[in-house]
Amino acid sequence: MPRRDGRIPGELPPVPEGHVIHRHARLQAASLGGGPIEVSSPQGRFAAGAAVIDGRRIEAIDALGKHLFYRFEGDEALHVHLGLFGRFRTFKKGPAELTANTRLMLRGDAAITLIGPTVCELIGETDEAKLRDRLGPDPLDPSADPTRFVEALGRRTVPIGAALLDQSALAGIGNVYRAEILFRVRIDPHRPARELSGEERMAIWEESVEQLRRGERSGRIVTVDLADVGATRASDLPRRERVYVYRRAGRPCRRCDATIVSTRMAGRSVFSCPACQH
DNA sequence: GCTGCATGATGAA
DNA sequence: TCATCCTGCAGCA
Repeated sequence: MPRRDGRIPGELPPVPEGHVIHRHARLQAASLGGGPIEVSSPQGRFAAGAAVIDGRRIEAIDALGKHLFYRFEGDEALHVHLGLFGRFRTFKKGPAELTANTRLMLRGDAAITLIGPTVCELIGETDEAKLRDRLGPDPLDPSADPTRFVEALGRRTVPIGAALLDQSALAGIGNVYRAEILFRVRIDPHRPARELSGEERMAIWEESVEQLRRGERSGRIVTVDLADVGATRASDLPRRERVYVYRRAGRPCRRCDATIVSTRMAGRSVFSCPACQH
């Protein structure tokens, strides 16, 4: 039976990589509506900021990489970054469920609560500009310039797997997509970034665009070609079956049967198929 | 009830 | 490379 937050027991929560952030921007704008927004911080940690924007309208909600910017009238912007644990919940009707950890509540047509974010702050124009400057192109931004990404990789000696998690090279990719994208383009995560050919770098960009768009539409990370796994709908697959390599170490590759390996890169696990990716 | 781990990112050493 | 912050879950006693 689904739990009160709508998740299925045993399933991991939605991963806050870039696709989820863009999806939040789109869906929250629709569910909050265009009226005045009640803003509060039940937990108290954002009380001062909430008081500033309480009662104002939201003009737009923008996402860039894993960052969200709520543009309130009067030139105030609320900046949220979910980090590893942050979660939003939306309550379409009835009162929002508040806990001792609810950092932020926004109430318009619907109520939205935020728990556990790394960042929840008001941000000024200058600081926002600085932040945007240090982010690389976002595959979900239609105006993004892929040559910035291609050129950035040419300057990096670190493994391509590490470079993909560097938000100043490419904004919005997290640990799941890094493993999956590199598998799909058949590139070993351990290869130095600058040794990749221009075609290989561009292939990574294009694969990122395709996979993040797919994730933004569905709200879940599904990177397998359904034909590869004998499914007709992604929703038929348990979460771990929706990907090729992420957290599948020790299991057979779904394309070639070699054993998926896991290695540590900058303190985090990377998964790859030693046969498909080289 | 505790411990460790996870999708992230920063700042110190 | 490590400690740190934020939360919730699985696994174990």
